[in-house]
Amino acid sequence: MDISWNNKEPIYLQLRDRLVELIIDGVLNEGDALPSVRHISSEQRINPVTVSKAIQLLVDEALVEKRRGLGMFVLTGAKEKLTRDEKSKFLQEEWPQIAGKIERLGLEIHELIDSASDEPGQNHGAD
Amino acid sequence: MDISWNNKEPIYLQLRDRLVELIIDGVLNEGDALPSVRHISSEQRINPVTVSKAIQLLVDEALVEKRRGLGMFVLTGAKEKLTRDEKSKFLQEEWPQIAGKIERLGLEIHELIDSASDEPGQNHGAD
Amino acid sequence: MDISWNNKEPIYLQLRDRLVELIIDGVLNEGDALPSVRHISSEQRINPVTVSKAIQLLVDEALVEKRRGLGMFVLTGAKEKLTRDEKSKFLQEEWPQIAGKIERLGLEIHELIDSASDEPGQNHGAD
Amino acid sequence: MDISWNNKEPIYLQLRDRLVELIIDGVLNEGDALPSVRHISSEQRINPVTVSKAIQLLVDEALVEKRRGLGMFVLTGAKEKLTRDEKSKFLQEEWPQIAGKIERLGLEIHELIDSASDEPGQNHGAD
DNA sequence: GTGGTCTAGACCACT
DNA sequence: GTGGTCTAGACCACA
Repeated sequence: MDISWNNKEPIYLQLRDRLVELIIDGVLNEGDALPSVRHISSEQRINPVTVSKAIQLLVDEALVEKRRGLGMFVLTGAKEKLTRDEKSKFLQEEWPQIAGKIERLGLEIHELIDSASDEPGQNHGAD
Repeated sequence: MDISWNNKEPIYLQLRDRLVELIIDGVLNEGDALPSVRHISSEQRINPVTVSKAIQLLVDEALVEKRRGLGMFVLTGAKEKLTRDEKSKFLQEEWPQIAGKIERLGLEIHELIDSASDEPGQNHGAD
Repeated sequence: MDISWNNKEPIYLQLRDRLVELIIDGVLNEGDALPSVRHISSEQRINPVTVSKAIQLLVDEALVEKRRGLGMFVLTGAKEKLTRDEKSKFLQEEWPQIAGKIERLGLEIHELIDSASDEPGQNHGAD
Repeated sequence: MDISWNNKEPIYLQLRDRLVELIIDGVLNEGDALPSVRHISSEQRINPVTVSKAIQLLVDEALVEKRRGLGMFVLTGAKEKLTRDEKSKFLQEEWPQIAGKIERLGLEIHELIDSASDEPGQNHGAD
């Protein structure tokens, strides 16, 4: 998990999204322990409070649970729940605006496909 | 230009985007005067300073020029510049991440098309 | 008199400076008539009021006089007065700041001389 | 940093210039945090918004970066960039006009030197 | 009429 | 603690 942050979105939200991706992609499987706050904090050089805030979001979404003294664990069903929720959230909230923008700019499908295939694997971060 | 604002993004950025759309769509042609700060301010019920901030962004992007004592005017070439820049910016910065998300969520093209066609015409604003 | 205006300084001040230069350089001699407000206005495509404002400054400085029905005329002694006044004004108000800036930037005399000799004759206007 | 302001130029531009001088003079080194907006604001008795405006200019010039929640920091290379840019900007834009004026007024070098040495050390501000 | 600057004060999000 | 946004209202310079 190598991350560079953009300055537009709060770090804790960006981190939350990264963790979600790890779950969806199966890097973090259900039942696995999340890296500790301290670990993420030092590895990413961000404030522990910020890390906690991100993880707390996952707890609130019932994707992760705290086991006292052991750490945070991915809940059973998290992956399925995630793909379902993220999917409908994306289709309802984000995609309509994106589609509108694509239309306004007069972008053709082949342009989108070409551009997407240029994508160098994981394209995280960078403003 | 009837606008409702969302609470996530600063008003002046949203307003900047609206003005850009007006130029791209040809409502504001090159050489035209922008509506005056005071006019937009009273029409949209937002502070003049906020309006100025939005317009200043367009000046910084070399899309609009100030003629002292007269107002702000759309520069020649603004429309072309805009469609070109916004297009490449979208393809390079935004689309790769969107494409990645679509892939990760396992979304099919027909789902996207269906969702996009639900879009109620102009979908501006609303928090 | 071919002029392009910058946006930092008011046009009427820039125009006043141009007229002063014309007098110092002897293009406008003492006793000569200034171009009419209407003439300058149409030639430079600026508002007549703006032109009047510039000329009024010259009147206030006792460099120019109005002869009713005839126009504005350069007064006797204007050139001498100008070189004297502009000189001391420059030395007292402008030069100290310029000298300070030159020092701070660590500019050498030969750099200044080289740059100045590049100057393409009259370097008016352009922001 | 004790400052008195002149009334001709906007405060935020004057403040921007002060900060630039602090960087060039090495008072603010690369990597250092700028004094906080609130700090400058209360110390100089000017509105926080005005201070932000000045600092934002430095951000736009890529001299300073924001670290969210932490403050504004001088970027690596800022000092070099500054001396280079300010120097060439001065030589290309300002000096030619100044040189022209010196020539037109028939000023001698010794007059300039005498006048400059009258300058009372730091000649900031004062209307 | 036009835009620009500044203030005072409130509120918000982030670390 | 940090910066950012917004408002309301005043004042100024310019054309």
